[in-house]
Amino acid sequence: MNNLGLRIRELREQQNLLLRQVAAFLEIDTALLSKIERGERKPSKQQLLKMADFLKANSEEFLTLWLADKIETTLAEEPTVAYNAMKIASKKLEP
Amino acid sequence: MNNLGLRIRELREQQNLLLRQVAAFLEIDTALLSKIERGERKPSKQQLLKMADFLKANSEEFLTLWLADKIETTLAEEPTVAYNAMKIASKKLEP
DNA sequence: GTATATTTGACTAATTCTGACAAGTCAAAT
DNA sequence: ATTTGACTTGTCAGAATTAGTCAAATATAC
Repeated sequence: MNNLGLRIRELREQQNLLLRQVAAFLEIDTALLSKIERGERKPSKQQLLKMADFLKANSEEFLTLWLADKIETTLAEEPTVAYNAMKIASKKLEP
Repeated sequence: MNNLGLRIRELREQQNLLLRQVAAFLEIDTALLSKIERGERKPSKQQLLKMADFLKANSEEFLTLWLADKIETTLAEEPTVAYNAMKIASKKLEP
């Protein structure tokens, strides 16, 4: 449910960056970045890509976590049928 | 992407019901039901349950298809990472 | 204790979604 | 050729959801 935010925070702390520094680069409020890291807000795709760049992360990794969060949120709406719905949805995917 | 709508239309036609008849029961516009059947709009949960009732369908089946559609729509946003995102998301589910 | 970093809550702004309505197509009946 | 009935399509306003800011409250480090 917050795969992406946790990863962002991890990378930011590893590089001893402050919220304010990253937020400034993204041109958003520090509070918003804090919320993104804690999963209270979802970054836009643009923000996500800029962040990946700034944190020297793989943008595909970020996109994957971003999508995983979205799916998990969707599944959480109907936990009782989540498993079967996933089976149907995955039919259209190939590895 | 439109598992639910197709199923609704199938059931409705099997029972020789007109859009207008089902729509009247749901108290919505015929145009809206048409869109729901073609996947252009998603029914609310209330509408979904009323429809299952009216069409003598299993409401859990409807809910499953409804959720599957949502997941497919989400996956379609980022097809390239869809498979890996699914893997991450399914980690939190048990059969 | 003070300074700095982060979080929280309340609020506004932006975006997306919903449903109604009017107008449209198409086929069949007349 | 016109009408009728079933369905579809486009547009638009209001509702609802989500994004973002600001100021104040906490937490953390010095």
